[in-house]
Amino acid sequence: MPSAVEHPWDLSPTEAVKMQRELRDRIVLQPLEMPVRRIAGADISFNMYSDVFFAAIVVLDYTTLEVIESAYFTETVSFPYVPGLLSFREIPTLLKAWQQLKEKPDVTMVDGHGIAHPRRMGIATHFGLATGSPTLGCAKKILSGHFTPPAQEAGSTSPILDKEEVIGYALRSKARTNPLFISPGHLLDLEGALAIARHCLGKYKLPEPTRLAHQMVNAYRREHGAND
DNA sequence: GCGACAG
DNA sequence: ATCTTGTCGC
Repeated sequence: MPSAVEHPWDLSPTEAVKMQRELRDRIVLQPLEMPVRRIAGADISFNMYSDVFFAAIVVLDYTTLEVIESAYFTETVSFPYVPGLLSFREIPTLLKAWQQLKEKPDVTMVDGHGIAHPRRMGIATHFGLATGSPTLGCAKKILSGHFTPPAQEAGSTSPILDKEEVIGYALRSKARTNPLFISPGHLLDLEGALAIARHCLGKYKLPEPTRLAHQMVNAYRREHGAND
């Protein structure tokens, strides 16, 4: 098992940017070695204007895309939302849910970007480094880089470019919907991330891991901290 | 200097 | 991110 990177999380935004520059050198982008048996979806939910977070990690069978197990955790967070520093706000809670899983997944799809980030340190990449496991990012909006809209047909893609470098793909998961933005996080490469995202598409716009994690974390929030 | 800006 | 049913359009 690859080494998980350990570091303090109680940082100021300025210190967080410095930390990202240090962590960047530890990113490993390579083809997945082993075939995927289980894939997880990771997501955070909270009530508007509240700092009480709810995290969920949902593990699915890669072949059937059916839920095998899920873990949850809730706590109050203090790091502010700053575009580019999302991982410092959401990962601590996600890690506490992750620790409760009986069996870790082979790869995890995180809500947000992987290397399609100004410093290549999106939440999916950071989560991969923190757990020492393969990850990819699936975001609904672009954060950095440029792309030309994919063709209208479902399954079409176009590269997300930062200068000359390809940092991810815009994927039209369904016809007549805005594209999703897929990028590798850690211990995975560009093509592998795209192949996995496509494999996980079902009847909806969002890939099953992300869609189910979002649905289940919202159910968890509503039956627990109903209010704040 | 100005606009953009994941969740 | 979150509040929310039906409704208009491709």
